[in-house]
Formats: sequence, structure tokens, C-alpha cells
Amino acid sequence: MGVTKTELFTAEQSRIAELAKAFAHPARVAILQHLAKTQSCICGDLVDVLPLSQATVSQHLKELSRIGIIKGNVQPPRVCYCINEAVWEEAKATFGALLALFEQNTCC
Amino acid sequence: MGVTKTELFTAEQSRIAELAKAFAHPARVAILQHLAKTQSCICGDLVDVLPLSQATVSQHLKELSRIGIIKGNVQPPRVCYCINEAVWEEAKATFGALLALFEQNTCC
DNA sequence: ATAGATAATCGCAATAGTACGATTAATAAA
DNA sequence: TTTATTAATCGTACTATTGCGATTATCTAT
Repeated sequence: MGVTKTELFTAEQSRIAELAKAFAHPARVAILQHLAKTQSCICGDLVDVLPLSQATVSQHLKELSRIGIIKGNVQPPRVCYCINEAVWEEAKATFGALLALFEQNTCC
Repeated sequence: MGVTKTELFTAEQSRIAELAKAFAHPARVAILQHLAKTQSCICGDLVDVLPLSQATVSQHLKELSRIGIIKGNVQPPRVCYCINEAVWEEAKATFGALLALFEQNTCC
């Protein structure tokens, strides 16, 4: 994306944006849905599930790790990825609160 | 972002990603928070609230409109923007369902 | 030690997103 | 009609993201 002036916004707004980025790409949505549903660690078979190359999947996993919403357990040559419960709860609370800010318009 | 292969994912996954993009930038979070809180239409004073130029704010408003989460009432020379209740509810339902997919890990 | 399996990383190409000054469009007010 | 006000759009510059082939790193099994 171009230059985002994060320093001009509150830490809360920046964190919301970061968490939202975890869901802002179909591939990452697919990864998170898969990890959430299978209730168990998934290793490289994410590559089989997704229509993307191993390199690209690895990149998305890295981004999700950076955000913190998933964590990886290395047990070479495999890596076991799963949802980070704490951050998932953070996302739940964050989006819950944000979306609760609005009920209905008194104007338009 | 580079080339997102949307055609390789489900319509649901793509819509989730699109809705998430509404929240995936601090400026758009700020805009949505402001529109949600003030409970009334805001016109150009969004530009005063945000640390960005008029052109940039207008661009973010356009993107939010494209996603559908806000709507604009033109009453020149002003434009009155407000939350689109239907899409806001869609976001609530969508993220609610998505975040409810996961409870806790049975592995890691 | 060698071979196999898995996943991270590098390097590259191409598109998307951010930001802003300047201009344009559209209307109200004078 | 002229002027002021407001917001969209254009053009440009630059950064971020996406994607993939190829390579590398790491560990297991033989």
C-alpha cells in the first residue's frame, strides 16, 4: 500500500487496522478459517488446500505470525501452525467493540 | 497490493476480505469511528478531524463507499456521509460468525 | 554420509494502495 | 454574473503487497 502515516493516528486505530489486515486478503481468510475449523495444527498441507504456491503461502503465514494471530510450532522438517488464542480473543473484543459503536442513524 | 487472485477463492472469502479492508487502514478506522460516534451526518469536517489532505480523505471515502459501508448524501456544495446500516450489520454478522469459528486449540 | 522432505527466504516482476498539489465541477450567495 | 465554498478527480511519486521460481536451511530416515 503506499506510505501509511501510522504516527498520525492513535495506537488503538493502528492496532485495529493491523488486526483487520489479517482478514483483508482471501488467502489469509482461507488460512484462518482452515486453522479455526480443524481445531488442530496444520502443517504444510495448507499448501494443498490453497491455490497458491508454497512460497506465497509461507509469506501469508509470516504476515499472520507478525500480526500475532497465529503461532508456529517448529518440529522439523515440519512446522505446526495454529490460532493464537489470545490474539484471536483480542480481535473478537476489538471488532466487537468497534462494531458496537454504531446502532442506527439519526439523520440520513 | 499486488495481484490478488480473487477468482481462486470463494465469494464469501472475498467479501470478508473486502469488508476487512474497510478497517485495514488507520485513517478509515478513524473515519468510521467518527461517523459511528457522532450519530449524525458529517460533511467536510472529516478533513479537519483527520491529519490528511482533502484529496486523500476523499479517496478513503470513495473506497469506503465502494465497499458499501458508508453512503453519501449529496447536497452541494456539501456531501453528507454516514454509516450504511445494512452493510454495518453485514460486517457485524460476518466477523461475528468468523470469529466464532474458533474457541480453543486442542493441540498447541 | 547421503538422500528425502518440508518450509523459509531470496530475487524478481507486476499490481495495488497512499498521499498530495492542482484542477475541475457544482452549487449557493453576493 | 461573479465569487466563494465544498468535494471529486487528475496526475504524479513513491511504497507496500502479492505471487512465484529457485535456492537454502534444517531435520529425518536410510
